Amino acid sequence: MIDKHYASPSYKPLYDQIKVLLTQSLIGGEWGPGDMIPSEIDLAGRYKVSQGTVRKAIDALATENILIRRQGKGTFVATHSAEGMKLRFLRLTSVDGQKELLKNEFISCTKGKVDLRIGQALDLKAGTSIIEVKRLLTFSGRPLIYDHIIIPAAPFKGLNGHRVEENNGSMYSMYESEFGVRMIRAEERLTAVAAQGEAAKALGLKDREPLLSIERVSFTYGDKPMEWRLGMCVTDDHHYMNALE
Amino acid sequence: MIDKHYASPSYKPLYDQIKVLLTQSLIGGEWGPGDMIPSEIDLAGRYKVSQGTVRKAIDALATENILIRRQGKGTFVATHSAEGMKLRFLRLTSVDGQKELLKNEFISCTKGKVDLRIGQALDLKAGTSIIEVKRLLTFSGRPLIYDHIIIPAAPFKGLNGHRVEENNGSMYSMYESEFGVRMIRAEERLTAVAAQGEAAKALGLKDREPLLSIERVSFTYGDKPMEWRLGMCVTDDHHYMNALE
DNA sequence: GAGTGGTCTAGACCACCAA
DNA sequence: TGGTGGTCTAGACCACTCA
Repeated sequence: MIDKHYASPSYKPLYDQIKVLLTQSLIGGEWGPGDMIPSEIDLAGRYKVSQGTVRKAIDALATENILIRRQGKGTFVATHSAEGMKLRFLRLTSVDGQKELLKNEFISCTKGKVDLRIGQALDLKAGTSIIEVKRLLTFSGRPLIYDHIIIPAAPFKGLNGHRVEENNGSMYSMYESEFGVRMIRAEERLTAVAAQGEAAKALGLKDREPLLSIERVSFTYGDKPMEWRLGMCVTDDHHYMNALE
Repeated sequence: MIDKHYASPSYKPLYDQIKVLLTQSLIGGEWGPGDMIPSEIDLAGRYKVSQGTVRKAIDALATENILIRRQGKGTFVATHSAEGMKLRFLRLTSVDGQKELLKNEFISCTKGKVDLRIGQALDLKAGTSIIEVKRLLTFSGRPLIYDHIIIPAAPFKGLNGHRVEENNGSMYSMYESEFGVRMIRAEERLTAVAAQGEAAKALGLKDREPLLSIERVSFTYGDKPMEWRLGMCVTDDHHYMNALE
């Protein structure tokens, strides 16, 4: 039940509590990706608070890109399938500003056990079953990124190479539409490394060429890590763009 | 004058107009870095709007890190001199999470003319006078970043190597305190490159070692570019961390 | 025209801080 | 104790979308 409990030692604003309730409805699947959620007035009625309070909760979720507001239409659950959202986490941009034209070349999809390091990143016990996907992203015919993707097997039961190829490289929208797993944020760690091994070969590079290494962990609702990914990027005519605010 | 002019073709919310007015007071120097600005009630009176509208304008500036709210105290102009703000734009983190312990080794400070490429980035005509600073940042004794910094000479008249050294490497807080120029945001472009020339030498690397190249343009009020910077970073035991939301 | 989000107001009260 | 920001409400009205 909603409770203001001012002056309580564990005081939490009402809108934060509403935010939690909304998030629970998202986790529980009451509203799926792309769905419209009830209007602010309806929600205010449901939770017995004013519209302004619901508004502030929705505002917070909207700035986290979990909900999308559209004036005159309603408020919707964000989805990676929507146009413009497919490359939301891709910061790599060609020098002339292009961000599209990426093509996906599937390499492999295998099952295995997680090792210690990635197990820590994904919060899995060592030895847990995982799925590994390897692929090459090309930009106008030239190899650009060699991706190594690791996800826990359990939530993605039934995923295989065929389905990866079908979805044409958009992993996040596949996670959503086929497994109901929605990624809401990610953390990346970048380093410069020398090309070697599989990656160098797939990218058509000599050994020791510099590569941008991007290690990414993606999180679903509740800040639960669900995907580990290592991208090796050729940055001859692409930049990793980042805005600092 | 404040004007709601609903239904006008160029409708702009009141709080946006207040935000512009606040920004103008910041540019004009009515409130300098670290100063407390008038209370919400005072500002509401000054602009003849309600407190809630002023609030929303301040909220926007606060999320842009231009103002800082402190409950019970007041609202303050953000400053890079404040503790915890000195490394606001530094995304490089040691593998064990450390972010401090950086030491600054001044290399040179010279005057020159801007070239075409950097002139474009800084919105300067080719040939405009500039100041160039080079320095080496070290982390627990090991060279970490070789920085090449370029700023237009005009707004920073009187800047020299001595003053750079005095400020112990905190360029942004020096810009603020000595020249009244406050950086509010920045854009970075990252690539992986092979070490060579001056940078390789300063960092104590052999030729062809991979380096993380970070090109940064920093902007002051009104989105005016005021500093170009190229950092060459050794990422053996440091990562460039980035959160995607 | 009906329904949605977006803006603006006025007022009450709470939490935090300093003197 | 008084001043500051922070929360919450209730209500009016505007802007946008779609049928």
